[in-house]
Amino acid sequence: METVRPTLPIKRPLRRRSLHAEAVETLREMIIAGELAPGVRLIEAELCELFHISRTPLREALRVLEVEGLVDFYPNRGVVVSTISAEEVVQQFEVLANLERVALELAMARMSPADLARLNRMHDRMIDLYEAKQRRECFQKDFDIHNRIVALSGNPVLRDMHAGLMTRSRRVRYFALHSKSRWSEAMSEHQAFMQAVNDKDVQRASMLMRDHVLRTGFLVGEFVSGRIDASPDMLSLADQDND
Amino acid sequence: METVRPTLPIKRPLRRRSLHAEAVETLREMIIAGELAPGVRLIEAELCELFHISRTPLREALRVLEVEGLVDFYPNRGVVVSTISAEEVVQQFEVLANLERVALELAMARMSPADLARLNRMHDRMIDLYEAKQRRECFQKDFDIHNRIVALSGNPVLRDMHAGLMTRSRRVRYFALHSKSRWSEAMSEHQAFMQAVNDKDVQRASMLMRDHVLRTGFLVGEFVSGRIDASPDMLSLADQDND
DNA sequence: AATCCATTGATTTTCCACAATATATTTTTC
DNA sequence: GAAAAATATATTGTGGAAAATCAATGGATT
Repeated sequence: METVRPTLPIKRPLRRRSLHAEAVETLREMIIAGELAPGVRLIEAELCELFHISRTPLREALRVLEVEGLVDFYPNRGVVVSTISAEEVVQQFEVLANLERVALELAMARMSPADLARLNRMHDRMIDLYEAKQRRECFQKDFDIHNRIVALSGNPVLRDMHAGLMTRSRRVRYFALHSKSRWSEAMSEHQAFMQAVNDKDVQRASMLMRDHVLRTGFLVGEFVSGRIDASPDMLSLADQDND
Repeated sequence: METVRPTLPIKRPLRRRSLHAEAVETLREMIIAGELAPGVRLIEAELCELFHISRTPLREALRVLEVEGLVDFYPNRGVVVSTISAEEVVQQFEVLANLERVALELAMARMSPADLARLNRMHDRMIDLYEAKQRRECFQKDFDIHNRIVALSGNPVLRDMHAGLMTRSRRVRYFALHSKSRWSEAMSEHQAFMQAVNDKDVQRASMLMRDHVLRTGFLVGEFVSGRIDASPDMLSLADQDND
């Protein structure tokens, strides 16, 4: 008989997700990447044209992004990509810093020795990348380590909350704190809290983590408010070779 | 030479809100109050009929509630009021507890003597209500105190995040922890951290706050998971006179 | 009896066209 | 030149219709 046995009714729909979900994802990426800059008006008809969808799913998508804080609705006047004030950046990072502090506390109480070993490997790899001046990869590894620690907290609610805040702040994050001096400083801070983690000093590790993120937030805030402009030692992720 | 004019000036907020915003608010209240119980299917046509609005704004409202975690979409099958597992309740309260812990730390660093005096008055008032056995008013004051502390943190991002989590957990909150013994225990915990606040002992106060909320969460979780059923000393807010 | 399969029915999801409303811009009028 | 009116642009809301999807049904087959 036939060898084809549809024992697993895997659904393979032509359209993986709903149109609105795709629109949300695409728009979110465009906003985070800066392709849609803060303040840019999003005109319904244009976006419908762009995505080849009608107004109903587009409108749902925009409402989702509104709740996520990426766009603002001005009643009867339209929707624009939300702008972030320096004040709000600092507030976001203050929360972010404390979420990661708590995440590290929980992670240290809950993670297995294998988890810790893996975290150390990630850290060592990041330091290697730093010393090899692989900026982009090092930046990505830094990002991964923070997310990993949040995941190790074992609390999905905390993880989602952290991810949401990261999404909102990632836009401005790229612009700032890429000076050579800050980069080196950040590496030292990572070294410090990883030392405390391995020493099982929860108090110290969580405080170092909080202050590390707070300092990042302070600098991003300064940058956004214009008190820091492109200094001579400012780095760019864009002008680097990719390999 | 055109003058620089704000392209999107702030308009009077007194204007009638959009239909979708009203639907969001009404549905949210209905869900939190338990009028729409977890698991209940929300049928588009029925809700359109109920609110006398068309599908477009209703759909936007449901998407907002989805992001807020109050309803779940089942693709092509409909939307239901989200259910909360005991596990998720515990996770929510773990985050809630730590948010309030951080809020108290920040509040103690930032609030004025007048703020502290007012907080003490709120606390004293709550104790009075407890001793007068005014359960509902005491419960409300407890709620107010927690929110007040979060507001005193001076961080709107933290406040919004806390408010969002409270919305999601308020549904189950009403069901649980109304035993007389827990009520008395909670009052003691409030006494304890307020003492630490007045002693300017940030470390102790924030820990007591965290543990207070954690304990509440633990009990709510036990209740939701069915390990606690209506015990003899269980109180009800419903069977109390309103005045 | 159990499994498969096509049909059916209900509901969601999407598209579309139109009306109503509000705001921005331009033109007219004084 | 300034105020008022007219026009244009875009949002907001409505509701009918089509397409898509899944659950349920019931008959046919094994």
